[in-house]
Formats: sequence, C-alpha cells, structure tokens
Amino acid sequence: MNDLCLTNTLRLLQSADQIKARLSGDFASVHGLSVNEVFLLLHLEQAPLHRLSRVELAKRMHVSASTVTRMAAPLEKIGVVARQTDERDARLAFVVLTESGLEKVHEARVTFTKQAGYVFRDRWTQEDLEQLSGLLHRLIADAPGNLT
Amino acid sequence: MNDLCLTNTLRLLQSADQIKARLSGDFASVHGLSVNEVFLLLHLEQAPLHRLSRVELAKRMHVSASTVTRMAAPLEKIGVVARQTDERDARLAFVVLTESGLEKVHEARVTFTKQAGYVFRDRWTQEDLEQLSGLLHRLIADAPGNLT
DNA sequence: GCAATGTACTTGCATATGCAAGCAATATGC
DNA sequence: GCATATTGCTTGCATATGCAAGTACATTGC
Repeated sequence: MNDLCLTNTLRLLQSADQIKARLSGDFASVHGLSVNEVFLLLHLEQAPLHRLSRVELAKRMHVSASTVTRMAAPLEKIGVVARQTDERDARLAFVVLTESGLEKVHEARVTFTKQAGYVFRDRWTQEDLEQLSGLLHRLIADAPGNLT
Repeated sequence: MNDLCLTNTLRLLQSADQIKARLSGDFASVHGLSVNEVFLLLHLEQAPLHRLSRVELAKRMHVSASTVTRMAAPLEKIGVVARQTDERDARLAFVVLTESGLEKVHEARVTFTKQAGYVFRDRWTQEDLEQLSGLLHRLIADAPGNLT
C-alpha cells in the first residue's frame, strides 16, 4: 500500500519531468516563452478580470514570491502582462493579462494541446484518458489554482 | 479527446509541482539533499553496479550533461558518490554510489515513502492506487530509467 | 595509419529561483 | 490613536541549470 504510494509518486514525478522536457523546446521555439511563463499566463487567463496578485500567483504556481516578481518583469516588457494597483490596498500589485497576452495564451494553448496529444498518442482510449483525468483531479482538487 | 489530453497534461504537471514542493522541504531538512539529488541517487541505486555514466544519468533525469557534472561534485564531497573511470574508454567517468551513499538512499526512501503516503492519504483505495499506477506506467514505460 | 567525425565530459556565461532582509502599507490590540 | 504585528512586494546573495565552446578520447573512412 505504502509502496504503491511511493511508486505512484515516483512515476508521477518522472512523467512530469519527461513531459516538461518535451514542452520546453516547443514553447521556446514557437512562442519565445518558457513552460513556467505559459503556466503563469494560463493562471491569469482563468482568473477573474484576468488578474492575480503576486502572492496569489506564487501560491498557485508553487514558487516563491520573488520568482513571480522576476517572471513578471520580462513579460511586462514584451507587453503580455501589465501591472495594476488596487485602490483599497496599496500593497497589492496585480499582474494582469493584456489583450496581446490573451492572444499569446490562446496560441500557446494550441501548441500545448498539440503536444499533449502526442504524449498520449498511442493506445490511449477515451476511457483511459477519463480515468486518468479523474484520478489526477483528486490530487489537485483541493489546491487553489487548478487550471482544468 | 484532445482537450482531455490537455487536461491530463495540465493536471499531471500541476500535481507534480505540488508534490515536489512538499517533498523538497522534507529532504532538505531530514537528509540535506534536494529532490533532484535524491533522484540521482535512486537512479544509481537501481543501476547495475550502482553506477552510471554522466550522459546516461543526464538522459534518465531529463537534465543536461553539465547539470550532472555539477550535481555530482557536492555529492562526491560529502562521500555518497565517487568517480570511477572505464578501462576500455577513457572518456567515460561513471558516477558510482558509495556504501555511505547506499545508506543515504535507503534513508531517503523511507522519507519518500512516508511523504508519498501523505499525498494519497485520504480516500484512496488499493484499487485506485493500482489504477493510477498502471496509467502512469504507460507514460514512462518506454523511457530509459524508470525508477519503479 | 591518419584525417575527419563523433562522443563524453567540463567550463564560462546567462538565466532562473529560493531565502532572508528590507520597505511600505494595512490590520490588530490596547 | 498609536505601537506592534502582519502582509505584499522587491532586492542582494547564493545555488541551480541550460547552452555553447573547449578538451580529450574513440570511431570511421579511406
């Protein structure tokens, strides 16, 4: 039982590393973005008003606040996100998706979908996929920022 | 169908990030190792003669060769791995697990198993776990260096 | 046998990231 | 209301990592 938990955890992490390695090449060449940058944009896309505070982004991406600060800077420079302050709380500095950023994330989603298709290309039935989807959902259902 | 592939890929990557974040704290405090270092040791543990060349390690870990070179250095310094050359091919520089390294990896496996138990702690039946195990296995079955 | 090519590893440089400290604004206790 | 604590963000420093170039060795083609 516990060994099965270990097996599953190892397989999950190894699968993720493998998939991430495949994705990173594509995003870099097609969109000039890293996998993590695409995830940041996806989080903003699904957020109300297409914006999130930096700490909220950090929590959802499982990175530190400083990482979000530093990831946002170049994304601002290329115009896909902007900085927005809150009227009530001057500490808050939202990261908000721009029009251009919304386009970018739609393009990235196409690439992502295509690559995701390759990952499961062989011998995966609709039923298999739904089964996996359901099981994985249980791992992230309670966490904030589920992108699915 | 393709959307299901995307959903699964997103969920897989998000689950992995979440789990990795949980693990990293534990390995650091309990063993003084990073998650990636533990994976390196696990790869060596399961390899014939408990050793692998640096490029082989790089492939299995989905990192660059230079990363392996640099990861091995501090691990050598603390004595858990050693460098070993090949008689036939002087280019090869194996990373080999020492006795101390073997102990370390057994300890780390205990921690890993415990944390893996927490990940699946609630409402996961034996059958659920076996189902997930089987599905994830198909994602990494063909890749070299499956740790399970 | 030797030149050309390929492979294994290392290193310099650039980027990415976490932690701890610092700063500014808000919230809390009294 | 004011001192203290907390929160959100940024920055300095250390570590981690990839890419490209360099080095040493092996393999191939002739």
